[in-house]
Amino acid sequence: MARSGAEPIRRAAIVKATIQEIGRAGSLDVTVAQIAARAGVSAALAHHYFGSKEAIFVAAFRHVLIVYGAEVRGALALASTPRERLEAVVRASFSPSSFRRDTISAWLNFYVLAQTMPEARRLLSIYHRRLRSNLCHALRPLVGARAGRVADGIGALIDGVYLRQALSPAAPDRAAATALVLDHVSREIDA
Amino acid sequence: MARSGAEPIRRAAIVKATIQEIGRAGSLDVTVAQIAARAGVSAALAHHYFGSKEAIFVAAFRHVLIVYGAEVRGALALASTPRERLEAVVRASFSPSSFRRDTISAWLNFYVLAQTMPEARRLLSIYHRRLRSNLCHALRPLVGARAGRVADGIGALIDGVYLRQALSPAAPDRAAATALVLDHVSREIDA
DNA sequence: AATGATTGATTGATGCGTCAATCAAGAACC
DNA sequence: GGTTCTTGATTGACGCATCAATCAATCATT
Repeated sequence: MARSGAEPIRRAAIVKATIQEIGRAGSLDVTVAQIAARAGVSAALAHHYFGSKEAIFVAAFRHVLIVYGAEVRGALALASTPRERLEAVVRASFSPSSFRRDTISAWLNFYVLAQTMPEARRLLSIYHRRLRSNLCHALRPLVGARAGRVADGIGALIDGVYLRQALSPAAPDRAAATALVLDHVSREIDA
Repeated sequence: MARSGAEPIRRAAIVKATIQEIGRAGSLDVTVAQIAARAGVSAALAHHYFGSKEAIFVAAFRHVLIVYGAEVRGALALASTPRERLEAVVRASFSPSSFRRDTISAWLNFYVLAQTMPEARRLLSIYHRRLRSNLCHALRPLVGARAGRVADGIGALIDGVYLRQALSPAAPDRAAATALVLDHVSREIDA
């Protein structure tokens, strides 16, 4: 079965399998063989398309960021007031496509990966800057010069909720997570 | 007996070396040989005392929790009002003995370990329960029934600050971290 | 036939855990 | 006070398993 144009399908399957496998294992201790098996291909093919295990991880990470970025952009497009923009960013952070068991576990492990792999760190830094920029933009009209500090608090809180969800045996509760962060936001801007 | 009483010294050295080595590597991908070398002993001796690599990790984790627990207890002993107790818990979380580069990195990696190792998960759950209990006890007189939710927010924020510090190339800034969390606390209880 | 897709087999490296052997500091005994 | 016995401390070497990466061969499509 050497269908022409299989490459993008295979790549996508391998990326998806990587996230699922990291989620299942709860760590980066997954073999290329396991990833490939879940994607329905051989380990050799994974190497053929990505070149190395590191590259597979980076591609998976990038995919998570792309999905999240799209979610944020979509939500922001519907917001008109600063307050709505704030809500949009927070809600996007806990959207069904991102706040999922395997993706949450992958996030946590990408934080670890970022400590070792410059490319992973770079990607994570980009995410941080984007988030901070989005939050600051929405916060400036509401809290003025405090925007920077408030954005840092919101960012840390979102990350913390993710971290704790990774440990919890319970299924992710989007509503509760969103409410917790939005409550914090309210208190920061209403005072 | 040869060099009577070497065991506790060796155990402590190996535990300390484990934390440092995890901090250096930024991941759990450290070999027993590396840990042992840093501790100034052979890999075989580490196995002799701990039995397995997993057990070494657990001992290191337990040590981090013990140090942190002592810090909290010490700070709480000096506090008399609920407000002071809150501050004590937060300040202890960012005390110099816990909010250090290698320990922060170890924390992050223990979160990952907890996803795989039941014993690590158990220890982390104990820490979470203790923190929540301490916070709730101090919060109840201040915010009544909201104590539980407020404690969850503070806990997530502390974890988030740790997570972000793990990624930051800058040296840990205790003052800034403490201020950020205490500011959040103020807004939660003053409203 | 040519080209891309795909894989099984292989390899080289790495690391955990084990084991037999050695070392050194006391204890027991004369 | 010296000799021998005992026992914990300590290690080097190695077996065994695992895994990333490579390669040559096969298969399907055009």
